[in-house]
Amino acid sequence: MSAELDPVIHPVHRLQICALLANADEMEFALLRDELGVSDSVLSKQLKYLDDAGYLTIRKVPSTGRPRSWYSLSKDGQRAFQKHLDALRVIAALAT
Amino acid sequence: MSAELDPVIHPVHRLQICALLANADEMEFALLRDELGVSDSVLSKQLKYLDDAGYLTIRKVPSTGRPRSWYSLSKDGQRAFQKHLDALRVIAALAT
DNA sequence: CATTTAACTTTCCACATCGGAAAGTAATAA
DNA sequence: TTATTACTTTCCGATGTGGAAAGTTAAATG
Repeated sequence: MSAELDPVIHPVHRLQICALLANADEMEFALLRDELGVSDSVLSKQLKYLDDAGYLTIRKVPSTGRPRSWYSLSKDGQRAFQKHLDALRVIAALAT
Repeated sequence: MSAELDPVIHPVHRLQICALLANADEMEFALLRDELGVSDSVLSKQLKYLDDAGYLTIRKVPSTGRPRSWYSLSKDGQRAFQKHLDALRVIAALAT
């Protein structure tokens, strides 16, 4: 029935990250962290999880101190997220 | 942003159970188990989790051997599931 | 070159959850 | 009393969780 729900995306924080990035193109660490309301370490770990799956593109921009990272969904990430949404729609019988 | 995703409902198997019950009114154990493709013990535990949250109504019907249980969403369960779907729609910007 | 600062990242920890196998329980029938 | 059916609970190892604290890294500054 739902072999399609993506376990990389489904957990709440990662779903939120993907949703934010899908709507925003690019976001930086601090904003993501504040939107999710989690600690640095938690966000970092979830971003790594998504990145390891190949779902992120990270652009580093020079800044005061260490460069800042801007996060966005990679092509794969976008595809996976759309597929996940499709699966949610099927499962939940959500109207498209 | 999404204080609304219900942790009782969100995990995949429980989401599937709720979705099935929301569409079917009433289902029995064996069918739920087969639809989810999980073992008896897994289904039993997830049903208990939902029941403990007050999200289920269980109707026992006499049958060969032990009575069979028919599972459905309680009023609370229906409300919670709808709220969860609303939250998903917001998060994912799913069209309603 | 050493130090500071900013921006993460990793480690550590204790705890929650996961799924499946196996064992247990309950209700009825034979 | 035993068998059958329908779950339920226990056991298990594996995985995931979040947050605090410690570590790393890149660039700027003294």
